[in-house]
Amino acid sequence: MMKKGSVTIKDIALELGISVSTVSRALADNPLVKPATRQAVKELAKKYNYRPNFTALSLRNNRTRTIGIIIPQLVHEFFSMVIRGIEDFAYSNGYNVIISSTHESYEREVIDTKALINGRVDGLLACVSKSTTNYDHFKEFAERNLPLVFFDCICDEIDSPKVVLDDFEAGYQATQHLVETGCTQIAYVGGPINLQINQDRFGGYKKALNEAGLALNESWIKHCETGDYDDGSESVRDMVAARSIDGLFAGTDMLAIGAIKTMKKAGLQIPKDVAVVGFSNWSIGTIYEPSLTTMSQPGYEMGQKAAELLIQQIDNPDKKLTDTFTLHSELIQRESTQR
Amino acid sequence: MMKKGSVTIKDIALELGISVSTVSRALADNPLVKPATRQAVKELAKKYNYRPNFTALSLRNNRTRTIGIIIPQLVHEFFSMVIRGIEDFAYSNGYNVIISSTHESYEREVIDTKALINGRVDGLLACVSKSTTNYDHFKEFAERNLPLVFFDCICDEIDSPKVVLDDFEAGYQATQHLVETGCTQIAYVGGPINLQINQDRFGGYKKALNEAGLALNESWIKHCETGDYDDGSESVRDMVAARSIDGLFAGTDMLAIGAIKTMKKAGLQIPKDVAVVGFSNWSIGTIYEPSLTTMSQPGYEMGQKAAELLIQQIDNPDKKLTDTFTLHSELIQRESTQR
DNA sequence: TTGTAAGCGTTATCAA
DNA sequence: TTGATAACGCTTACAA
Repeated sequence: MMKKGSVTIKDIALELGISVSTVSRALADNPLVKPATRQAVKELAKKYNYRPNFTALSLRNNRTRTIGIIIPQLVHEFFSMVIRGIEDFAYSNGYNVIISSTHESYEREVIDTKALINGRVDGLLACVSKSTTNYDHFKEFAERNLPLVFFDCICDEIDSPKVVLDDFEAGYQATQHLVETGCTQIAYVGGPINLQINQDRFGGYKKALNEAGLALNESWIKHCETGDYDDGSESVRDMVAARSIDGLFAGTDMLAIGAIKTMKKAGLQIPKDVAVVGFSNWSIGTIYEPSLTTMSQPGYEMGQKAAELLIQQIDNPDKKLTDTFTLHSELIQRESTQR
Repeated sequence: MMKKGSVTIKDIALELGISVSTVSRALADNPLVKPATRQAVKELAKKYNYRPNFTALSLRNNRTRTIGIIIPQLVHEFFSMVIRGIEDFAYSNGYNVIISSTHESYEREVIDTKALINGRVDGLLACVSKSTTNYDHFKEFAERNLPLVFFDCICDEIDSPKVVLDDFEAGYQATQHLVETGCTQIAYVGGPINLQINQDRFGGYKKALNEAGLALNESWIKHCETGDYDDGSESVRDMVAARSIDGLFAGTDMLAIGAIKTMKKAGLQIPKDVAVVGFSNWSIGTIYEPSLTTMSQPGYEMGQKAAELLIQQIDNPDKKLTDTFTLHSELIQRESTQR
């Protein structure tokens, strides 16, 4: 039983001895209603704290004014900024938001996505999880002409608008910064290479090495499964033992910090012996010692843009958008590359 | 426009030349339906990927099978675990979840709460924000007999079930551990003292000092506005300058780490000169150097219990629950108190 | 075994 | 200026 105490327009109509349509019109400030009637209705509505039933409204209007978000993680500063950007844009355009966190699980992603196919939301913003390789659930969404926009980790197989970071450029900039810092033996440690974002960051790294005339050394390249702290500290063990590198580009800040911990333990000094650049500009990077040079990720802007594209599509279903919007990253210099 | 491509039972009925009620019954596996009919319906439903309209179902059943969560922050390891606990319990009981993050803003909390009063959710789980002092929005919720359960930061004025941590006990344990470590001049740095949780942690601190026969020194006590890193580093400046303390109980891990940074900068060694205990067991506490002794916060359990109480109330609206469930914290010893 | 019709709460169309 | 009615998609008495 949902709401015992809830008042409907029927109740108000009954008490006032008028019809529900008049009540409805009065509440909508329809100029046709007699001022006295309108006032009486509004007073009673206020007295009873009347609120229009959301479900009935949705059914009537065939729209929920709600957008869904499928996102792999919540405790993640970048995603959190994306969510804020989405929320701010959505709220100021009269939309609500439902967030589903998939915890990077494909199964959860499928369940959550399908749970939103049934008219619960007017459209969907999605960032695919690390473990996703099959996109049928998103295709089903798109096939029903439900507006869908991807952000960050996108699905290329589906023809919908996308908002991404130029990860290639960012990877290139990060590595180039290490080159400029004087590094000549630069390692790469990144997240799951099945993700396009990681392929791009890695691609930028290779391009920068290439341009600088530096050789690519396979033993200095690690693609980790998660991109977290433990992966980071594990990934550089061999390189550290071999004392072979003098620079490191890490695909996430947590990888960077994990790696730094291992290097510090082995007696290496950061940035003197090894300069390190992370990725994402997490706040821990300002707190950690040494503070971490990193690439910014404009999450708020990404969220705003994605929400804008989605709401555009919802409000204008005929004009199909399929563009990809690209945002850019900036280098944030801190101690870990200050020589 | 919500879903152009969406199929309704009407469409199926039309195509099969039968009535909607038969379709509805067939899909519900009603044994009255002739097997052949049932099969035909199911096949067509499958072919068209039919999904029952969520909104229509909600309106019909007067329940949404959705519970709302009002939570101050998302990027917060404790809250994130709470959410997981809630989600797991809710999902396995056939409920969905809507999360509203208030970003510790009272205004946002009011808006978000009121947006859920209108039949969008069958019940609400709430943790009040730091800036909230007026509880009318929650009262309105409760007055409509909408099930409501508070967790962590609760509202005493409202007669609904609550799930809390024994913050008093935890503050006591943390401080006692410092006493046992040999500290005699123990400072307290905590979050906003208008919150009950902080009053309790502070209360536990005072009790432990008292029992140990240690004096309370007003200049060693700071109630911060936010409880974040910057507050932490600011809060201990005077004490550090005076070289007056040898122990610190911080009400959050971020406060602890901010304080440690200031102390380290001033040349103090942790834990040798000052032993530090934090609160919440955030993962940064394992990464930071020195690793941080802290009090655990069983967020997952809290979320599960809160969801359980809420769903109990939803399924059984007559039996009013008003109990408070108390969970307990445990000391996690790490380097910052290892002498 | 199936169909008709009412109802969930709301708004819009038509009549009065 | 107001009221009766249909409709959104679904389920369920009640009838047939």
